[in-house]
Amino acid sequence: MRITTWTEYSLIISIHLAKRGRRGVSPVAARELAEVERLPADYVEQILLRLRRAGIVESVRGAKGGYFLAREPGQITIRDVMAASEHQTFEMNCDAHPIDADRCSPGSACAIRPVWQGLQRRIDDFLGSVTLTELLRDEPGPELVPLSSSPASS
Amino acid sequence: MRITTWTEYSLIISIHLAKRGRRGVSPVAARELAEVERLPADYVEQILLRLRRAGIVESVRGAKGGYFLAREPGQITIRDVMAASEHQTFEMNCDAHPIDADRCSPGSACAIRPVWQGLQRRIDDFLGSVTLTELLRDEPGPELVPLSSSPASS
DNA sequence: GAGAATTCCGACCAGCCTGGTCGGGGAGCG
DNA sequence: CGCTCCCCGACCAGGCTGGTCGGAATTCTC
Repeated sequence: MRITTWTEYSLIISIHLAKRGRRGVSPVAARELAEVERLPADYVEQILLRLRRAGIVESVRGAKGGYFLAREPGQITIRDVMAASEHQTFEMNCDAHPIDADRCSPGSACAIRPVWQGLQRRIDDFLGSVTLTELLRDEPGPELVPLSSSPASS
Repeated sequence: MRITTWTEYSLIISIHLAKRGRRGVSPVAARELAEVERLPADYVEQILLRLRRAGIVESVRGAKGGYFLAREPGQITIRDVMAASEHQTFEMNCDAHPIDADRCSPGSACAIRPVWQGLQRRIDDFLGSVTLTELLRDEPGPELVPLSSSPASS
């Protein structure tokens, strides 16, 4: 059981966007975001697409366009981000990959299903309890991640 | 994030073995187990191999050989079974699939890592709290799963 | 209006993992 | 000694992950 890069990158992108403000500020272009975070540009674009479709991010088209967070960081949970990038948080294989019709049908007495249901609840509860605001605290401030022009010794 | 058949089958197999006694009773052959549970025989054999190496199951070689549970059902948790069949319960991608050296190295300030660590703990705690005994309760009794000789109308 | 910047979106692709299968070796019972 | 059954590594097809590509649509700037 593991987390894919879809979710991992989605979080990085969301945090990045959260560090900029929202709405008022000029939106961030996908390419620029990818460059700063050192992630594959085309891939970032795909991910932003999913985030937008899930309503986590909003976009401005055309030149000078880009993306910004659709809601307050405190209103976006890890669960939201993960559900947007992957299709769900925890996939119940009873539904998605049933091994046997009469074993996995909702009516049959399967001793294992309650375990996965319980696990799913724990996972969703936990991921749903952490918002982007919490993550922002542990991030190095924006001054440590120079955008483009900094008086470095280059 | 999902559970693979390795774990799912491992659980089915473990429950099956738990329903028979241990030690005293004659061991169950892999082929027979597979037939009763309607699982691919060769695959079941592979899984039993992993379970044995993890010390969850013991084997008797030669004719009339087979497998039985190595410990009391109450001493075997879902976490044990899952760790045996997959290599772990929840794979921390910071370690297994780091996306970036200075982002994911244990020293660097990564805001995301604590989330995965927290998630891992929840998962392990929960899976470690459920034993085979709990699962046995919800199973149909052995009389509903005839072994080989039943007065059927065949 | 031309051109540039940028989002939108589906199609494509290589490599890895999952879910098995196969074939042959021992080991022990009868 | 022959049959049953565990042991074990190798193999393999299909699907998913992690990206890439190419082009259309939209908007800003000049």
